[in-house]
Amino acid sequence: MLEDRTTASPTAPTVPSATPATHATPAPTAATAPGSETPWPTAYPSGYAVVDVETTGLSRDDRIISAAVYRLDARGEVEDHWYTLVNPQRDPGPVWIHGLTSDKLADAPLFADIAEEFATRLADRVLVAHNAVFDWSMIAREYARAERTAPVRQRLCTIALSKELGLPLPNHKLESLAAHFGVVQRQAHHALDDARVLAEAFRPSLRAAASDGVRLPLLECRPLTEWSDGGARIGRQGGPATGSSTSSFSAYSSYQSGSWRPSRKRPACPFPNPGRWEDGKPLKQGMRVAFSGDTSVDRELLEDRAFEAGLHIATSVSRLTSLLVTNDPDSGTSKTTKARAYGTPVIDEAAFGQLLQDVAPAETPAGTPGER
DNA sequence: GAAGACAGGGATAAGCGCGA
DNA sequence: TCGCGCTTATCCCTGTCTTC
Repeated sequence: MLEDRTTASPTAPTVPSATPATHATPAPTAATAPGSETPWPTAYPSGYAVVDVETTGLSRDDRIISAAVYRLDARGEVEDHWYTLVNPQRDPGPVWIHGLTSDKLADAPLFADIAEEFATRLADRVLVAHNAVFDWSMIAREYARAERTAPVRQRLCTIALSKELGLPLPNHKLESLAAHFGVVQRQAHHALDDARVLAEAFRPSLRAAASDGVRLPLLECRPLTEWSDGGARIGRQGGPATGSSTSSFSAYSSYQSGSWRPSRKRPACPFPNPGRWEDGKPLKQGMRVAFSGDTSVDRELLEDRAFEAGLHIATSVSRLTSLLVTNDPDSGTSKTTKARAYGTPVIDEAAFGQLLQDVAPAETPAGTPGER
């Protein structure tokens, strides 16, 4: 259904009028898949689900009101697409943006009603979205409300991919990415058209990445239930092996139970800094850990887990920083740049998660077991 | 217009070493 | 002990960027 940007587009998709009914349309089969002669990295995913959702707002308690999915094969060719409205059971939010009024959504299915079909569209594919952390968060929360789990294990943000490719964009808005690849937006902020535009822009991006040998910025997606339970799980296991039950730790642990919490200050780490982390060795309590860039687990929860394990959360990198955690060490952020300058060890989120499971106790002076 | 996340930069505080 | 200078961490504000 996607137009080939190299040709006229008499078959360009018609953005459907808002209708409560969901629909799925198989894509025409390409006689010769363009780019099929290109050697393809074997490590690349076998399929993608390009997703766009419209929501009642941007907050954690906002709801999805429409969703669209373009399923693509390994090389970015469209297999089919799907679109649905969703009744959010509340006011639709910024109608002047998405145009979906309460009347239009009144007869739409609830998210729980479309969760199964949505899951079918997402299953066993990498979720692709523009500013993917936003779409993924919304989707994950909807599934959590429906007491289900979204069948998504990895996501790919097209903003991150365009940065990896070094595309000469004036900014990283979807419209700029579309314009770069000559993709015409017909109805911005309509989930189906935005997903179509993104799918069209993603295909050449994917091919460019494949031909240039660029790694794809894939991030792990964890169900909301795991996000909520993770920090507490570490605490229940005893977390820091010794001396971890300081008053601040206890107060903090009890405070952080539950799924979503407001932002707040974290108590100071009670352990001295044992120095830098060394490859092949465990983390030690008191190590100063800094984070940079997007993470698959909610950043605050990731920091909570580190704190509960007895690590110090640093907001910047210095010579004393024990470790920098980032999924994109080549991102060029101030933290990664400083870490490189200081020779600070850098690991990715997955490796950090492994290390968190076995944090060595702090080396406290004799007779002063980590109490404050 | 609002929300959220991130980064950068300036101001400030704290820690440390050194010398008087 | 005190003052000084340096380094580092932290806080706060601002700007950027995305989304709706």
